[in-house]
Amino acid sequence: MPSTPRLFLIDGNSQMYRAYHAIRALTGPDGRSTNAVYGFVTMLRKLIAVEQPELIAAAFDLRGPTFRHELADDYKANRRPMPEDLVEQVPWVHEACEALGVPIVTRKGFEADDVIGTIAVKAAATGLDVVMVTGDKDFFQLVNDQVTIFNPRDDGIWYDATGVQEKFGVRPDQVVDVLALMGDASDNVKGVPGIGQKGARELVTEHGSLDRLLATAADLPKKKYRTALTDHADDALQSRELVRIRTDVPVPEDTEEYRYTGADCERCFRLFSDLGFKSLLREYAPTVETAATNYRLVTDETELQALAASLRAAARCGIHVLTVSGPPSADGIVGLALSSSAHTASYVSLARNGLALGGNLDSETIFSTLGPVLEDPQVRKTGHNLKREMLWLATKGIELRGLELDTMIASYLLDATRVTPTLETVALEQTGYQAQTSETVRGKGPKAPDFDNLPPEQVLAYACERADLPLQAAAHLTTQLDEEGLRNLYNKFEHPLVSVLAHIEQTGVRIDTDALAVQSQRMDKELSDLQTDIFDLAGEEFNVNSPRQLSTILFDKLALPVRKKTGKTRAASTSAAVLEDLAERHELPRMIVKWRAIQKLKGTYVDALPQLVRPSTGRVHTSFNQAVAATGRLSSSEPNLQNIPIRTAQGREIRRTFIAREGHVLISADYSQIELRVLAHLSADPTLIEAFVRGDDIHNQTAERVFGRNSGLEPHELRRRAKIINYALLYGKTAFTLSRDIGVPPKDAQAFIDAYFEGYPSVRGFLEAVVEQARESGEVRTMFGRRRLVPDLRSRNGQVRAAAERATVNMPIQGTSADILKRAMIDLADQLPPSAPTILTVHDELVLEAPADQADAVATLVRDRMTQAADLAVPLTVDVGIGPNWMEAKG
DNA sequence: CGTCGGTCGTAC
DNA sequence: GACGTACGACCGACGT
Repeated sequence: MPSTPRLFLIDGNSQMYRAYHAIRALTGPDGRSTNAVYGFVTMLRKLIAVEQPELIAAAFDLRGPTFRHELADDYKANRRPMPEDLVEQVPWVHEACEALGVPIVTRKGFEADDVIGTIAVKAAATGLDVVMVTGDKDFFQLVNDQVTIFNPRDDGIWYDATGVQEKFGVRPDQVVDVLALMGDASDNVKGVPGIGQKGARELVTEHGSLDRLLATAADLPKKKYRTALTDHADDALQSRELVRIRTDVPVPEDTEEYRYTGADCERCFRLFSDLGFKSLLREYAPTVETAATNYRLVTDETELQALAASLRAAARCGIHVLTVSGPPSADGIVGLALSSSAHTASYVSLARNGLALGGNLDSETIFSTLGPVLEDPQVRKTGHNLKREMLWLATKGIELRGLELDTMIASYLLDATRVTPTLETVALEQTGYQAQTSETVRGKGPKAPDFDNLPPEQVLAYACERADLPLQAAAHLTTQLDEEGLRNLYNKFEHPLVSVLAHIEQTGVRIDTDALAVQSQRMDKELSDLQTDIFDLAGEEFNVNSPRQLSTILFDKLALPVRKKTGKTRAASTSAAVLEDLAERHELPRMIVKWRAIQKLKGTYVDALPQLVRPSTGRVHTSFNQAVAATGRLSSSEPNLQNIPIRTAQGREIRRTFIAREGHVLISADYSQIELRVLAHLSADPTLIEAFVRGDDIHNQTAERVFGRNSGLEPHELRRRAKIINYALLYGKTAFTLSRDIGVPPKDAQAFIDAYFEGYPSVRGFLEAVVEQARESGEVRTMFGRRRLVPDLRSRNGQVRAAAERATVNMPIQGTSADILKRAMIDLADQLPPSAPTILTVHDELVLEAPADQADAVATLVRDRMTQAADLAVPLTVDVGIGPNWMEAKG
């Protein structure tokens, strides 16, 4: 059933105003306002996507007087002028409209309403259905069988003639009469005094029209209306001409001019980049294929050998290993994509699973031909996340050598504030091309086929792009690293670290799964006993793991006092601190704390770790992520081995299950107070430096300076508090939280902070200088040049700004410490015997696994490399321990 | 049934 | 409102 073609006529001005007010302040890269453009574009895109119009146009007002000003010289006289930051956006809204494929119509001397009215009437006469897109009630007058209104607010509201009757109370042909009587204050349309919307509607409904009403005005029963209408008949008639939308404006006759033929992607791309609409950008970016690519499937051995030869000749290549999802496995490799020049790439598909594939190349042939090239350091490799490629190739016994540039790492160094950049992001930013996503190739959801279930032809372009685009992006990234002073950091730290981390991950760590199973069973018993007691105390059964249900029990049923609200939802907090606090009033909170502790250890570690043992190695292989933490620290995931418990006895039992292989031991080496030493160095505080040079206990030193010699506190408690204060400063802690942590009034806490800065006079100046310098430059750097962008230091929001200041003072300290450990890891990788690899890194600690008889020598080497990793004004000291498991190695 | 925000808790 | 950097388990609301 072919429906009548529809012409959508957009009331540009009203929609622009609405967008301006509906969208919070937004600014583009150059600081100009963009909220109205963004809102307008969003509305228009949604309209086009949902309604799929055959014909579409937008009408806008022009500046300057219209015929209405001739009818009434005070028309719109008291309307406030358009806000300056909206005026600026008008040309951009026009440009966006046209770029999106929506022609603009304006007529001098007329308003957008009249243009729309005229086109609507003409188009309806030619048999089209017309939809006026507006939120303005004046348009009700134009509605009929063929002309409707769509108000795009919320999910959109449609009005036909019946809708108008319901909404406005009269038929569309009576709307002008009602408007004429009631007037319009915002446009300075007088109307008739004393008659509002309700009165106007009643009068017009009763008398049928304004003309008939005026004819019988003298006989009206209500005196108010009778005098108003007889005195102001002329006003009513003039008002009607002002509110009547004209339908005789000179506009193009041919509606074909409004046929929608899609957006001008190039124009949208340029516009949206200028405006900084990043989320919209990718839809309009060209794909690399539009620039003509030569992506080829390698189908026989001759071509394979030709490929190997061409890679050698080029001495460089972009590489991507196409794989199934999940951890690296020898049979999970689906194909290899290699590119030695821009827009050119070859894809080699591995014959697997008996699937009929293009070509008959088996894995052995492929890797015996390409393996030597991949392992040849003379052929320089570029890719996005090269560690990943290394780990997958390693499953085939191939050691990827000659790494040139990792686009993920390079891009992240340029802006470490954001999430790990994907290839799609880097490609778009650096080359302007929109890369295919795994989702577009495979679909999404649990039923989406993995790459090994798709024919090579379907993955060819995807895989080739992922070799080609990094190679293209690399040239741009290299330039930017130079420009931003990040080249040395990349070359000397991050780049060599890629293969160091690959080897650490590949080695993995041995876990005593039997011991964990025993712990799990014991915990089950403890939990079930606890649960019995908890239900008993609560008087009912509930899900102890649900903060919400727990909150009902504690604060409603048991009527315990609410001590704290949660951040986002303002719900009553059930955090450990709150429960500890409530423990003196009721037994239940303490049991919940116990329950949570066991549940946490069991769920996060004891039960999770054995599931992550890789069957092929019998070990756990975490991922160390180089492009996650904004300060330059590494992060660890699947599993996170950087938050294995250590504080509680039960937690330490989990560390005990990290064991060395037969005949080996674990060596743990950790920097002693590295962040405070970095602070001493960076601040050049003489007192702090002297304390470290003398080898004093820094926490006792601080205790003395902050609390004096006669505070009357236990030495142990004194040191504990001083330690909190020492670290508090690194995190920008306030007196409020410090007071809570050490259990003193906020005033005292503030006094301690003041005393701290008195005791270490250069520290305050250093911290202030860091923030000041960062505010000026927009970035903060570590000792080795790693940077973090901190735009929020200039935020008008005090809270946002304060958070940015804390992050700013923390970054050079945390980041420099991270740099130092990275340097030690890189140095060590060259000097450690292959029999004694590093297996873990935890911010200030390295864990190695060494043959028992080499342990002492390795420990000495590690200590040496770690202490020599940076030249600071204070010594770096390293605590080294050796043991059969991680817990005992930490001594 | 999957996604996602919120809360909580572990590490340095 | 109030401590920087992470990861992840679990709940529960929400959408398909």
